[in-house]
Amino acid sequence: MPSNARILVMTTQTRRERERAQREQQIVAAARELAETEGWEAVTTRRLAAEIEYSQPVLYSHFKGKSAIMTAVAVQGFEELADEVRAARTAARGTRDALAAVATAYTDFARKRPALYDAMFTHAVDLSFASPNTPAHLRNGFDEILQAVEPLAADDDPGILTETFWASLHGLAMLERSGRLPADLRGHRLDLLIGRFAPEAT
Amino acid sequence: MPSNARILVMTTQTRRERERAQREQQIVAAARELAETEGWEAVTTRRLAAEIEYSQPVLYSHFKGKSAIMTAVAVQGFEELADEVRAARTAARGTRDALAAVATAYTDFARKRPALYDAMFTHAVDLSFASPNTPAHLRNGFDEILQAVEPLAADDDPGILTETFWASLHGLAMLERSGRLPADLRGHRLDLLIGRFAPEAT
DNA sequence: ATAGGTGATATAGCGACGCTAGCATAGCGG
DNA sequence: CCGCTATGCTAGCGTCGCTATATCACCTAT
Repeated sequence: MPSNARILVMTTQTRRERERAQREQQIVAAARELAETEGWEAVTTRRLAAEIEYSQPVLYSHFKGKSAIMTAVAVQGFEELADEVRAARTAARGTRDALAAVATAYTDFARKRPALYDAMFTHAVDLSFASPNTPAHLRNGFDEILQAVEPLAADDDPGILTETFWASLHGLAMLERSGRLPADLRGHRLDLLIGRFAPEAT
Repeated sequence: MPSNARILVMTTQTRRERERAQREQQIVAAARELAETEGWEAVTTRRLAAEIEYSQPVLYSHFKGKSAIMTAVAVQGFEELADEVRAARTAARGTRDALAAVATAYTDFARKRPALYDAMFTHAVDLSFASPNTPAHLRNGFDEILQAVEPLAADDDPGILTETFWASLHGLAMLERSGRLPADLRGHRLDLLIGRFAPEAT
C-alpha cells in the first residue's frame, strides 16, 4: 500500500531527523559547556566528538567546521542575553532605573558567562550584524537596549545613541574581564556611565 | 695580558649582545608586519623563523613562546598609541576639543592598526594592568586620556571617569571593527559620546 | 699554531590540531 | 530476500607550537 508505505517512510524519516536535530543540539551544548568550564582553547573537535560519544567526522555532517559550532553557541548566547536584558528592563520603574537595570544585566551577563560572551563578540566574526539579513535573535538584544535608551535621546538619534551606549557597556565588560580595569570599582563605573546618559534622576 | 683579554672579551660580548638585541627586534618587527598584512592567524613560528632567516628554535632562545612575541608587539603598540593620543591632545585648544581629539586619535589608531590593537587587547591577556607593577608604557596611554577627562570630572573621581570613557572608546573601536556597528555613523557616535562626557562647549 | 672546550644554531621529531578521503555496515525499498 | 543508499568509522594529511639532540663554529689557553 503506497499510503502506508508513505506513512512509514515519513515516520522513520521524522524520527531520524529528530535524532539528528537532538545530536546537533548535543554538539552545541557540549561545546558550550566545555568552553564555560575549561575555556575555548579546550574545545577541540576530538574532545567534542568524545563528549557526544561519536567519532570526529560526524561533526562535519552537522557543521561546516569548528567555527560554525562556535557560531551556533554564540547564537544561543544572543538569545539568552536578550532575555536577561528584557527581564531587567521590564522589572524596572523609571527611565533612569531602566537604563541602569539594562546596563547591569548586560555587564553581569558578560561577567558571569565569559566564554559565551567571547563566542558572541570575540570569535564568531562571521555572524552578520546591522544589515537587513541580520537574524532576529541578534537584533533582539539591541532592541532591548534601544527601549531603555530611547526615552533619554532628546534631540539625538535614538539608534545611534543606543549604539554608543551599547559600545560603552561592551567596552566596560571586555576591559573588566581582562583585568584591565579594577574589579572593585565596577559599580562606580556603571554609575558614572548611567549618570552621563541619564543625567537627571527620572 | 688580562686587561687586553678582558677588553677583547668585552667587545665581542657587547657585539654579540648587540646582534642578539637586533635579532630580537627583527622577530618582533616581523611578527608585527606579518600580522598587519595577513592577520595574526598567518603568524606562525615557522613563518617567523623564515622571515628572519633563522631556524625555528632560535625564537625560543629569545622568547618563552609565541605568546611572548605577541606580547612584545603589544607593548610596542601601547607606546605608539600613547604617542598618538598625546599628540592629538596637546594640539587641541579647549577642554572639549581635547577630549574629542583624544577620542578620535584613539579610535583611529584601533581602526588603522587592527592587528596591533588586537595584540594589545584581544590577545596578550598576560600583560599586567592596573597594578603597581604595571610597566610605564602601559600606563602612559591611560594617563593621556586622564589628562583630557580630568577637567570634565566635576564631582566625579577623575580616574574612574577616565576608565569609563576609555572603555567606551574601546567598545566603539571593537564593535566597529567587527562590523557590528555601521561604519558610516562612526563620527555620529563619537559626537554623541563626547556630548555626554563634555556637555557644554568649552 | 693547535688542541680543548663552550655556546650557539640546525635537524628531526613529538603530540595535538582541524579537516577529509575511503571503507564498512546497517537499514531501507523493491 | 537482495541490492542500494547513506551513515558513521578508521586512518591519514598537512600544519601547528614546542623541544631534545646533534653539529659546528668560535674563543681560550697552551
